[in-house]
Amino acid sequence: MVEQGGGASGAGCMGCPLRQRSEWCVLNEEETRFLSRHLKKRRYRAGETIFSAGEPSHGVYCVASGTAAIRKGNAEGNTVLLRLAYPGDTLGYRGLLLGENRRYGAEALGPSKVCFVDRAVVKLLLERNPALGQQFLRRIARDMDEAHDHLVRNATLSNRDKFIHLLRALMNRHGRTATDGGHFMELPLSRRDLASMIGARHETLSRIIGRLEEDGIARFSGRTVYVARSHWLLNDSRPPTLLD
Amino acid sequence: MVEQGGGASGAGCMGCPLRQRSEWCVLNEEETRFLSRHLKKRRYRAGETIFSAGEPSHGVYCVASGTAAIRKGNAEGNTVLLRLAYPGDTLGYRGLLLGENRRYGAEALGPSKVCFVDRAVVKLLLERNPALGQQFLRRIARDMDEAHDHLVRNATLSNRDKFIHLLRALMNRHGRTATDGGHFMELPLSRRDLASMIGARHETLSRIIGRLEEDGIARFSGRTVYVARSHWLLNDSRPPTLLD
DNA sequence: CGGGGGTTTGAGTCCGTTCAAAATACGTGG
DNA sequence: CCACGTATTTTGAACGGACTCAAACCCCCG
Repeated sequence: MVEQGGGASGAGCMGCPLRQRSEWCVLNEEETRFLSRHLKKRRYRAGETIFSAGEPSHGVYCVASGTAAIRKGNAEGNTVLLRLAYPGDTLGYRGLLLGENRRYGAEALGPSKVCFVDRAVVKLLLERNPALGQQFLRRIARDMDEAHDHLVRNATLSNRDKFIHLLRALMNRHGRTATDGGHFMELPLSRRDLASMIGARHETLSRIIGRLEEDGIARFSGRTVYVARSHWLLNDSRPPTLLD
Repeated sequence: MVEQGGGASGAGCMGCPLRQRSEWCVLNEEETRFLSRHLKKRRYRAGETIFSAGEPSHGVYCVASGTAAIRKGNAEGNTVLLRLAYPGDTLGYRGLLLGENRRYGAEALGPSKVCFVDRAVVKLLLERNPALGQQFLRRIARDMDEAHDHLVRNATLSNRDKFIHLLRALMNRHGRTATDGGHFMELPLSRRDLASMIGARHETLSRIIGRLEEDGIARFSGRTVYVARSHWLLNDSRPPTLLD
């Protein structure tokens, strides 16, 4: 019931619990049915690419389940993990708006389901319902703020502090509170990717993690992280910042 | 004729040569007159602040002449120069869209004229002319791309290369071609600000500049820079990238 | 059991920072 | 127009962080 899309079953986006949290929440019943009929839902396996930098923008992608990674490279071939996308997030609206080729790529981090909405469908809905445009405007404005925060952090923080910030952001999404009040989570990313998110080499990140353990800030074992309650709310700026 | 706004003279935005290059170009004659009647134009002296981080968003600002600097700080009080704004650029639409307080500040770098458009006026025009919303959508999408490019550069380039990139971007705006095919410009920023744009200390920038002179890449004298023709198109990624 | 990717660790080097002081440019008032 | 005080810029020396290159390690999968 949650998952369904292009074809067989009847609920479609209507029954999608994500609708409330996504840009599409402003569509009325009829529009939602229209969207439902015209989107294509696809499963992705871990590591599969959803779209790649350089290819033309044929539409937008809406994450239904799982986690997606947004990657962007520079001329020298270096690649950076810009951000993560979660269920409810709509990807690739920029290329569509500007009518340009994709400037970054997206890939599934684990088994995921992602809906594709064709350019024509988006265009039609945008014309029919101006509130949808407003939604995207608000969404992109938020993304913009996040990107700017990210820029400021990168310019002012040490790699260690950047990583702590990243940990906290990830914990907000992927973490659970332990019975003792500490927090733990399963990291959705490899160390390599974690490193690229803070603009450091993976060796450097490895050492940072080592230091964090020495200092008793956190414990790492494979992809599981544990942070003691006492080390959670201190140590960084106040608000438990969101992902970026 | 070019400059005028809230009051006395007649041309207003109608005659503004920037109208073609700004988001407001989609307004028809009547709408432009309306805009013209309701905006407040103000002169700013070098260093004067246009708006500051933390204050409520009462409207947007449109640069009519001069150059404005967008500054953003973090919790620790460090401040970063995010980007520059030039005639035709509209500032502060984000806070307005999201109904939030300003998350960054803007200040005039030299004597400038900036028009203020009240929130109510923007809202009215947005409702009357949906194309205006489209314009802002495209504009913010571009800003987004720039911000992401900036992020990737910061994560992958050395300070030296970041500065070279910045130099080239500034040269595109402020530079002139010399008779010998070289390029020169008057830097619009202090070294301190230049340093903050690439996330480095001003001492570091000073040394980078020194090395650039040693290597014969460029010559610096006060705020004037000269780059020889032979060193212009090489040395960096291909496209003479734009400001960000 | 043998890859192969991801991760850790090590040694050496370079880059960038910090702190401090000198030098230069700049604006103001005399 | 010059003198002075202030802010910016440059330079120096020492330190520390982060990078490179390289090797060892580990874990998962075939």
